[in-house]
Formats: sequence, structure tokens, C-alpha cells
Amino acid sequence: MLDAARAAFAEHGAGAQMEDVARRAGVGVGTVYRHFATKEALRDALVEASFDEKIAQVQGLLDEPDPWRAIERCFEVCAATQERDRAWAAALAAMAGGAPQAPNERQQRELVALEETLIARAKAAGVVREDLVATDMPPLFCGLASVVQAGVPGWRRYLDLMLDGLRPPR
Amino acid sequence: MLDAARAAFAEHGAGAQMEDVARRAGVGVGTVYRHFATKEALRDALVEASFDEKIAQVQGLLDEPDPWRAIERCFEVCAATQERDRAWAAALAAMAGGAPQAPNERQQRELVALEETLIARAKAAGVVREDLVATDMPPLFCGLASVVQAGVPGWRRYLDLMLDGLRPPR
Amino acid sequence: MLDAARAAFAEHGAGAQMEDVARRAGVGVGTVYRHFATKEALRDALVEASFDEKIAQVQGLLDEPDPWRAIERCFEVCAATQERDRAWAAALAAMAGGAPQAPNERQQRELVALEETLIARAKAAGVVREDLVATDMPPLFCGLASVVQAGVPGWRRYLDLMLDGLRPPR
Amino acid sequence: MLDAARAAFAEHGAGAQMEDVARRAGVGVGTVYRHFATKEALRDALVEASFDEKIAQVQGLLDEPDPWRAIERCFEVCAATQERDRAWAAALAAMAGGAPQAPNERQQRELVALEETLIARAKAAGVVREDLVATDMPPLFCGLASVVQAGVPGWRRYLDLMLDGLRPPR
DNA sequence: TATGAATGAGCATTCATTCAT
DNA sequence: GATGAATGAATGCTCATTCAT
Repeated sequence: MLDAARAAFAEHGAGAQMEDVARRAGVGVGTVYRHFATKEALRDALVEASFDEKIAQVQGLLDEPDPWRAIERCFEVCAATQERDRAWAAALAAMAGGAPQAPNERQQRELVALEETLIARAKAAGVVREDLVATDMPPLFCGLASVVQAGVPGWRRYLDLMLDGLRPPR
Repeated sequence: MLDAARAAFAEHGAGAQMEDVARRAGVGVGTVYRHFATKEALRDALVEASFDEKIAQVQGLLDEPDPWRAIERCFEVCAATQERDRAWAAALAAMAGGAPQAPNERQQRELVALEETLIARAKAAGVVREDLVATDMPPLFCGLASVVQAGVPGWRRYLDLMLDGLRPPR
Repeated sequence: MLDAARAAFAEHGAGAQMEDVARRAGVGVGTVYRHFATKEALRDALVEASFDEKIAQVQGLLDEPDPWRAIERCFEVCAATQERDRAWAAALAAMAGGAPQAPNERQQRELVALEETLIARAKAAGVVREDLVATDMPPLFCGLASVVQAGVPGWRRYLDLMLDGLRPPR
Repeated sequence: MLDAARAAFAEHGAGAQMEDVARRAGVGVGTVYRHFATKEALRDALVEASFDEKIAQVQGLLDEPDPWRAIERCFEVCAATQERDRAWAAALAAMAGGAPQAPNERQQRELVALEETLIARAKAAGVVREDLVATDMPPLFCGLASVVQAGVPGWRRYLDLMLDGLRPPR
């Protein structure tokens, strides 16, 4: 059902209809409402799932031998998530902006903690600027996601420019 | 009336109601419709006005003696526009993504042409990377606008990181 | 202005818009309202004019030497009027049905009186059935007008069948 | 619900309101829209039902022993339908005029085929004019329906005159 | 007197949500 | 638990009519 919802939101954005979600899931609307009290609750669940997924993927990056590559992969994962889940950019925006719909605290803390680790490793290796901190990341994710969402074909170029900004002063 | 519309769209995004726009403008709905045949037409007009404004401001930057400062001011102007007009980010996204609702061709061409001039000046002065081109800008604007839209208090930090990515490698 | 109104009603039926009438007449809406307090008043005036026209034409038929031909021409005039004035059928329906929007009494009386004369002449010549009376005519007009209004290409055939019904039995 | 719609259209013509239909049917507007996507779709359904009803009634006339009486009853059925369904005249007008909103082809063909049979029988019995054809009927129905619609109390007299026109030359 | 901008009630249609089966 | 028909508030847009200029 989350897949159905993801597909529906991907296609119609926030305007996705509950009936459509139900149809895609092959169930009645009532059943959707049995699981998610509200359209918003459904979207929140979607976001939460995306966050869990992303957290898991970033966790995997701790094994990445190249500290810079780990940072880079973080953003690539973000862009890939956006391509799969159209509501992702909004979630990141909420997180970056501290909005109420932001994913629950735990997830935010977990993600930030992971970023801290990755950044510490990268700093130790001298591959990122000294002043980079974990809280710099959400806005960067937010910007990237919105560029991907916009359907910019050359978002990779955008990412490269952005990544260059994270390098140590040249 | 454009101000009223701007306010309404700022508060409720695309979901702004025509009745609300009318109320804020102190007129009847019919009057709004006399000037803008459609809600979409109204939003387009808003975007067009914002673009004209931005173009004018970027034109002013041609007089800026410091070539790098001119580039920097471009982005500051973009952020300021977003803070005034919440529909701005969507317009930039459309422009960056090549969507149909994108502002009219003329405005896009004008803006790109201006950017070309500013970038050429900056390259001549050696203050930006050699491979920077005018078409890199729309996605950068798009990302910045969405970060500002998200209400990120530290968007200036985001901008600084991004600007560092535009500097020449040393 | 009546011509403008006639054209507008002809094109859009009862859905004609006052603004459209004004535009066609080359004046402002206000001016239309100065002459006709209401859309309905305008339509009534239109009908009244059509009636006067038809009355004049039927009056002309008193000179027609062939009594049967005069009867026949009555219906042809009716069809022609309908082709020019789309509201005509409604007016005839109102007259036939005794509805309130029916043209004013005077016009109805005048038309009926004329028909009486024509019918009397025709009866004297033995070219119509003996039981035909003037009040038979409005429904006949009404039916013909609605057939013409429907855009039936073969309305002449319809008229011929109907006319045969008015002939004396043999 | 069709009954409610029939009543509403009968009272207000094409200007009937969906809310009114819903109210009369004792349901919410949404329910009306669940069954008929559009006001026009509802009207079409109404017309289709009326046509099916009329077709069934005309089919019944094939058993009528008196060939002339069968023809006559055809028209009486038409008038009766109009008295029940105010949109009927418009449907017949559309059929006679070949308009797009005309009832679906199948129904038109069926009705014409039935008329052909009835007319053939009547011709064989020598009770109608030799040149009468089935396609003469729609305009005749159209005219009669509009006369009934107009509320002409003496529509029976109109029908009698019309029927006399269908008799063999006297 | 003419104008046409402004008005706002009115109406078709949508869609999140409920609840009887 | 699942279903999906029913609900009705909400919303974009139209157009007859008014009235300040």
C-alpha cells in the first residue's frame, strides 16, 4: 500500500487522491483509512519510510573506504530517493526548515549523527573544508532534491558544483 | 491586486483561493477575474512581474565594479525575491526544468544573456572557475530559492558553500 | 441595438450575454440597460419587434389574389422569421400556450384578426377545411417554428404535410 | 434519482440545478455525480430512458389491429411522453435536426425501423398517403412535442389537423 | 447621457472522509 | 476487517446588474 501511495504521490504530487491510492493498492478507500487516519498521515508515513531507507543507506556508507566518496554518495542517494519519491523534497525542506511535518526527531537525530561521523572521517582525511558541520547538510539535501524534482536534466552538474564547495579551500 | 495575490500565494502556496485574493485586495472576485481570466493566469502574471523585477536588478549589477561581488549579488537578489514571492521558487524550478509554465522565452533569454555577461566579466578577472556557464545558473537559483522557501534560517551559510563551489580551483 | 441583440440571441439562444449584445452594438453595457431594464425586457422587445414585422407581412398578404397562397405564405413568413430570430419560436410557444411572456394582447389580437380575414377568404373560395379557425393557427406556427429551429433541413416537407391537413376533405 | 432529475428538469428546464436534483432524490450532490459524471450526462440518461420507453410503446403498437389507429397512437404516445418529460422535446428536436446530443444511433435506427413497419402496414391498408416515409416522422414528433411543451391546451386539435395531412389525398 | 469597472450570488464539480453492510 | 457508496463543504468561475465617473 505504501508503494501504491508512493506511485500516486509521484504522479500527482500533493494532489494525489485517496481513491487513486486505494485503486493502485487494489483495496477499497476504507481500507486505506483503516491504516492511515488521514491523507496527511499517509504522506507522513511515506516520508518516514523514505527516511528510514535513507538512514539505512547512509549507514552503509560507513563502510565506504574512501571518506570523500562517502560524502559524495550521500548526495547521490538523496537524488535517487527524490527520483523515487516525489514527496521527498518536501520532507527534506521541512527538515531543513524545522517545520512541523518534519520527520520525527529520532530520525532527524540519527541522520545528523551519521553525517557527523562521515564528516569527521572526511575532515581527518583532509578531503572536506574544516568548517563543515552536520547541520550544513539538510539545506544541501533540500536544494539538491528540489533541483532533481524540477526535472533538471543536468542535476549532476549542479551536484558537482555543490560538492566542490565542500572541498577544503583550494 | 498583485500585492494581494502575492500575499495570498505567499501564505497558502498554490492553494491560495481567489476569494481570498479578492478579499485582501478589497474587491469582489469578479474584479479579480476581470483582470486575470484564471487562477493560473494570475500566478503567471505574478511570476512574470517577479522575473521582470529580477531582470532589472541583475541589469543593475552590470555597474557593480567588483565582478565577483556581482555574481554574489545575483544570488542574494534571488533569495530576496523568494522571500517576497513564495511562487518564485516554483517559477525558477519550471525554468530550470524546462517546464511549460516557465516564464516566457523572452524573459528567460534576457536573464541568461545577462548572466553570460556577468560570468564573462568574472572569468576575465579570474574570480570564477573557467568552466562556469550561464546555463549552470538556473539550477543554482532553483536550489537556493527552495532552501529559502523552506524557511531555513541559515540559508546564507548554504549560499556561501555554494558560492565557494563556483570559485576557481587553486 | 435590437439588431445586435437579435444577432446575439440568434447565436447563443437564451444564453446570450448582455456584454456581447453591447459589444455588437458598439456601446457599453450600461447603455443597453438604459434602454432595457432587464435581459428579459430586451428579449421581450425583440419579440415585440418580430411580431410587428410579422403582422406587417401578414397584412401585405391581404393583397395576395390567391386565397390559398395567402395562407401558405403565412407559414412561410413564420419560418423565415424563425430563421432570422432564434427567440421567435419561444415567443410563438408563449402565445400558443398563453404564457405570461406572450407578446402583448394588442399584437395577439391583431394577428388573430388578420388570420380570421385570411381564413374567411379561403373558406369562401373553398380552399381550406370548413372547421378551420384563427385560433388553430398559433399552435401550427409554434410547431413549424420549432421544427425550423431544430435545424431540420427538410422543414419544407413538414410544412407541406401540415398544409395538406388544412385543405378541405374531399 | 432519474425521477428526481425528471422532476427537476421538468420544472426548470435545462437550468435545473444538480443540488436540486440531489435534494429531490434525498441524497447528496456527490451521489448524483457518482452516477452521472456531468449534468449533461444526466440529461442524456434521461433522454435515453425516455427513448427506450417510447420505443417499447411503439413496439406495442405493432399489435394494434387498426393500422391507422397505430399511427395515431404513435403521436399520442409522443405527446404523453412530453407531458412527463420536459426534456423530451429537445431530444426530438436534436433527433430531427441531426444534432450531436441526439439520442444514440441505435435508438434512432430502432425507432425509424418501427415507424417504417407501421407506415408500410398503413399504406397497404390505404389509410395514409402513398408518399409518406419514416423520416417524415421525427419533424412531426418534434412539432407536436413543442406544442405540448408550450402548454397549448388544445394540442389535440393540432394533432388532428396534422394527422389529416397524413391521410391519402382526399 | 454614456460608460465599463466592479460586484457577488449562483452553480457545476471535486475529493477527503465516514459508516452501514 | 474490508468495502465502496454516500456525503457535503469547498472552490473556481460566470454573468446579470449597478453606479461612480
